[in-house]
Amino acid sequence: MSEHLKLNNQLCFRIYKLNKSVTKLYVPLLKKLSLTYPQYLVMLALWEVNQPVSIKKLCIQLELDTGTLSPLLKRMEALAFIKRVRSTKDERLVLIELTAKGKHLKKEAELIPAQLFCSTGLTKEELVMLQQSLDSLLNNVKLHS
Amino acid sequence: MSEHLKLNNQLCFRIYKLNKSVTKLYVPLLKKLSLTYPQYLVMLALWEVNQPVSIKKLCIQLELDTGTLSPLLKRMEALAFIKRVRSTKDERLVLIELTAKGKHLKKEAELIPAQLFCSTGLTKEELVMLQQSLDSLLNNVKLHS
DNA sequence: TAAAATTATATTGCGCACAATGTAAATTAA
DNA sequence: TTAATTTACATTGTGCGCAATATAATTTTA
Repeated sequence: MSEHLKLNNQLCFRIYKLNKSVTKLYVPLLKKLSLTYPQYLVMLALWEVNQPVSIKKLCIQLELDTGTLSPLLKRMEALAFIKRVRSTKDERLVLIELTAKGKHLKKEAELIPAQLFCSTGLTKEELVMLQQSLDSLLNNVKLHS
Repeated sequence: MSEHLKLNNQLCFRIYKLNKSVTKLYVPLLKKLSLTYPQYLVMLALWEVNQPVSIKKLCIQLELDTGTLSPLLKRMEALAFIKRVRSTKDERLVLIELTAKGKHLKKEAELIPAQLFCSTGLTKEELVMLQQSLDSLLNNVKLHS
């Protein structure tokens, strides 16, 4: 059998497994915050901008489409982490803003990145280099899609 | 705002985006074979062993659980790529085997890896090094989970 | 300004992905 | 050998992730 189709030679399979494994590291930590992993990504985006953002902008930043984010944000609103407010300037826009509860959650989340970094077993230099490799690969992949 | 919680500093977010982007490269290629991406992984596993395999072994190799694989394999059987056969030696086991249609599909799939490699923009040496980096990271992550 | 095109969001449908639960067969222990 | 445990698989329920479609608001064009 040629090497090309062997499962363990596929870069995609490594990335696929790595993504699942890394996500699983987050689950027990995020459970304490009552967040799922994609919801955590939304919270990171919101904490960072610190002002209302349209769903459209979140879609772009998170590289998710409205079919994913729209129901996800509804669940997050039901959990009272965010509010969904129709923009008055442009009635097409729904602006997402943090509630007080959502803002307070940031304190607890600040413990997470260090724990994750530890689990990678990487040095800071190795982490930076890997980030660059992945960025470069991501750019190439997007060029071809 | 501290750097630690910024979305674009998260290794996990890069891996998350990369996984989605790489998967999307496969979709148009796999559509010609009437396969989804996880179904393609199953086919890779089956082509490689070239004999009936239990669902349990597929679960281990693909790092998926029965809740994912069981319905996925049913869909693949409905597409006539595989057959599900109850083992006579151990009646708990369901063995998955390729149909003639499933075996023939390998020919068409052999064109895929080279196309994907091209889309990565990597040299063979870079690919090997990245695979090693990801394997190492995956091992570390698994140690901590 | 009225019609056409675009934009932002929501919804539907399908396929993962996984935790939790159920069940039948096989193994182990008593 | 019967009872308890383990193993393999299936099912249920929930949450993504995305293609396809629908709708209302805005912008562009004629």
